[in-house]
Amino acid sequence: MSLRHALLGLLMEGPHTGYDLRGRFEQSLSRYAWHASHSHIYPELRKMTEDGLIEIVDEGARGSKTYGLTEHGAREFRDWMLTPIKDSPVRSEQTLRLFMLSALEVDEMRPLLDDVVTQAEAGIAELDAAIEHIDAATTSGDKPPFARFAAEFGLRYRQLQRDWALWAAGELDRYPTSDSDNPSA
Amino acid sequence: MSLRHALLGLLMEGPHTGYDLRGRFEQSLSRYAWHASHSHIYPELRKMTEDGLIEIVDEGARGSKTYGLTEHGAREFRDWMLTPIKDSPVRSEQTLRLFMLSALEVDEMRPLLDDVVTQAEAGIAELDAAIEHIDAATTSGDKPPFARFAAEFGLRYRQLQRDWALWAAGELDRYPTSDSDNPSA
DNA sequence: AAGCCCATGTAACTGGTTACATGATTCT
DNA sequence: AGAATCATGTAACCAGTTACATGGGCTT
Repeated sequence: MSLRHALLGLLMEGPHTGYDLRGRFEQSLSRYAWHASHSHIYPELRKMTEDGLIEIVDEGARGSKTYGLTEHGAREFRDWMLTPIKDSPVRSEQTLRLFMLSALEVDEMRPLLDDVVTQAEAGIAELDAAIEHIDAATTSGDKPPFARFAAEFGLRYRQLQRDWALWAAGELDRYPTSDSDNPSA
Repeated sequence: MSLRHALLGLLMEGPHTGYDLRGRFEQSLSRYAWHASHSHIYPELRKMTEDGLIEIVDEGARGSKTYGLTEHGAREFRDWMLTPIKDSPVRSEQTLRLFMLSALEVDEMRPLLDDVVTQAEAGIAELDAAIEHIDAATTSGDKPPFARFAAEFGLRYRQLQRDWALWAAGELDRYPTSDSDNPSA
């Protein structure tokens, strides 16, 4: 039921349209925390309305519907957040591949590790820009800038990917490659 | 089709029983890369056999079946590994919660961050022990110790969780809590 | 008026979970 | 004999994807 709780969480800060919520997923949630597509979000919003967790507070142009939390929904969200979970199952195809590296020949691993570094660095650049933007818009107020928290997590994760791949590539260098005893250059 | 490829990857190092494969998931894959339970693994192995990706190479005690890769399966695995993916969707309930922190009151966040630190530190201790074990068993041979690669990734991920939570808690300290203007101590 | 983005939805399918079910072997 | 672990499976259900489908409103 994580999609449901993710939607409740987004609505905690105020009413949003379905389209809006979908955008939130695309921008940040889908990348690091929880992926969802519109064809899953819209039906879920309908079910949540039926279950009394949210309600339509406005209907705008182009058939847009603005959803807001009901009291029940807000309570459900807080209950979920405050209930500890042991170890939640993770699914990341990228990480799975890293774990499966050993099934390749040593020579084939290097380009894959290089790809990880390249992609991670692109992500780092993107997040650096985002963080700069957030920091510039932040006036020292009474609430912390939470978008900054998520961005920081994303940044550190990308750095981890990069650093791990560089470390792994370094480890590979300590072992002979298939043509190291027959250097052609 | 990631479960399928995860199973192929595990079988790349040699034949295994279903029970054995399931154990591999429980130990490491499920925690950091890809979760799967036995009730999903067994039917998938049957389908993969039907599709000619793997085959039963032995049947042992207690009805156990040992599966091995076919040539087709090995090719399929390599194709999958060597085909680049752009950004694969991620799903982690734990990370989702971190992203949803802002929907709580500042005072409620701190215990959650403390939990993250505690759990991450338990994971670090576990992985430290695992790595020591791997290193002790490693004789400088011709192939790198790949279990070490996965363990290193897990370790760094746990450290990231801990460090981020500590950083976030520090950020919270810079903002007034609901009773900071009325200190009871 | 053409093209783009806004905005929502459905249908058929595949992926994955939870609970149920069974029996063999080993250890104490 | 009883408990734990090995070992595999099925059935009903829920979660999520892919492809299809539609139309309103805004900009040039």
